[in-house]
Amino acid sequence: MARPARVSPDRILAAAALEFAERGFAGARVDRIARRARVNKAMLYYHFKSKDGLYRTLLRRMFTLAAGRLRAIADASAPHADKVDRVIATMAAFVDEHAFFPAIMLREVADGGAHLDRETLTALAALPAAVGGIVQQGVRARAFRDTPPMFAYFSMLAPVIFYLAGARIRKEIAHLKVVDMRESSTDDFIRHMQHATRRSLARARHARTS
Amino acid sequence: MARPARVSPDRILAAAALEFAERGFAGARVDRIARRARVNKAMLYYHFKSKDGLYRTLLRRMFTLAAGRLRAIADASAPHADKVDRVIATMAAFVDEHAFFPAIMLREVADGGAHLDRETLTALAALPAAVGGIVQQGVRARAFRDTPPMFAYFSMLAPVIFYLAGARIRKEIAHLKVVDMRESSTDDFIRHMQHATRRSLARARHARTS
DNA sequence: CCATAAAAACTAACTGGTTAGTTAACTCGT
DNA sequence: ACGAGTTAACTAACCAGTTAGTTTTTATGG
Repeated sequence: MARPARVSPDRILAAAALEFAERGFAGARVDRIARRARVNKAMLYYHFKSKDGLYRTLLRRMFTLAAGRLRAIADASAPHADKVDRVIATMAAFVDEHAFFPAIMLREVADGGAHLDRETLTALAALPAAVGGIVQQGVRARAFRDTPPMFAYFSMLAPVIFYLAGARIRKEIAHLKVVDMRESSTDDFIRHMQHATRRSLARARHARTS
Repeated sequence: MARPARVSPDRILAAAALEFAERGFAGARVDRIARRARVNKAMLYYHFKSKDGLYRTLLRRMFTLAAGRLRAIADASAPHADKVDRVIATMAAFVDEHAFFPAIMLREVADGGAHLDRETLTALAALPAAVGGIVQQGVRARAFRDTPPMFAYFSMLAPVIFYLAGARIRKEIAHLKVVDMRESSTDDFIRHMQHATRRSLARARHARTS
């Protein structure tokens, strides 16, 4: 017979992810996380030490998982431009699995990592590190024009995160009918970003003397 | 004679901008805003009705001001590609004047406009509307390749907002020395975004049959 | 296999500090 | 004397974290 599975910390983390993504750290309510996870609040403090502890555990997992996938792309052997395509597609797929990711990312950037300890910050840093590495490979191989890796990181992933996090507010705005916010498919947007990034990194067709 | 309007609501708004940008709506403390503005808290409730009222007033102003500048670019006569350059430069300049803008923008996207009323949401919608209009002009004039205006909006401005809002967290990460987060100048990043956006919108040099 | 004790998992109710918002009284220019 | 502007003190609700106690699981020795 199936064990009543006691209280799974994973269920708490899943509930916390939704709450933190929807409301941010300050707006999140521990009671609400506990209720969502159908767990006594004290259990939450039993498994994680505090609201901060829970938050950091969640983020560390999330960042580590995402960075792992990006590093796999970096280590693979494929044309440089294809790797960049994959970075974008991989982030989109990651968000598809973890819908709460972009909102948390946006909030964390907005408050400058205020709730993160050293370890979690290091896990976060692995994201730009992996993407930057891929760009640098391409630059060194002369497949890409000389581009600061961090610039490429921001210009290729910020729109993806922003666009995906913005689904709710775009719907609100579209609802007002004051702007044409016609929703194209997310897939189309991802393809747009892949093309834009390729064109941005591609070496000029006709070499120019600077 | 102009009343010296003893407590200036503007001073409250300025203090609120900092507080909301740093902590978000839920994390912001009314008492702290009052203290920062060197104003009795009750005055804040006298001029604005509530924390929400203050927040919405601030955002409405901000969005309206920014959208006005973008619309001025749309209405000017200049080559389409130059207008796009100006959009990016103008947003960077706007953030330079209103350092709190990007953080608030990120947070507002993250919580799907939860605290915004119809009017404020409309003011926000004017931003993508103005930028989208500029892109559409260029597409119609065959100066740009056919691109959904909202896609162009996100790919040109999300990195700017993200990069500028992220100054604090980048500094934190750089401090860890686990990634090379070497800070190039903001101006360089803006130029990078201008070039990237131009290349992304430019029509292919050699026409292709699709 | 059982008895038992310790450890882990769990709960309901509580606590104390915090926070948005209120109020009643005061100032001062017209 | 009136009303817009201002203040210190107050309040009711909220919320992270605690506690005291119960039940379930696991380890141990006979």
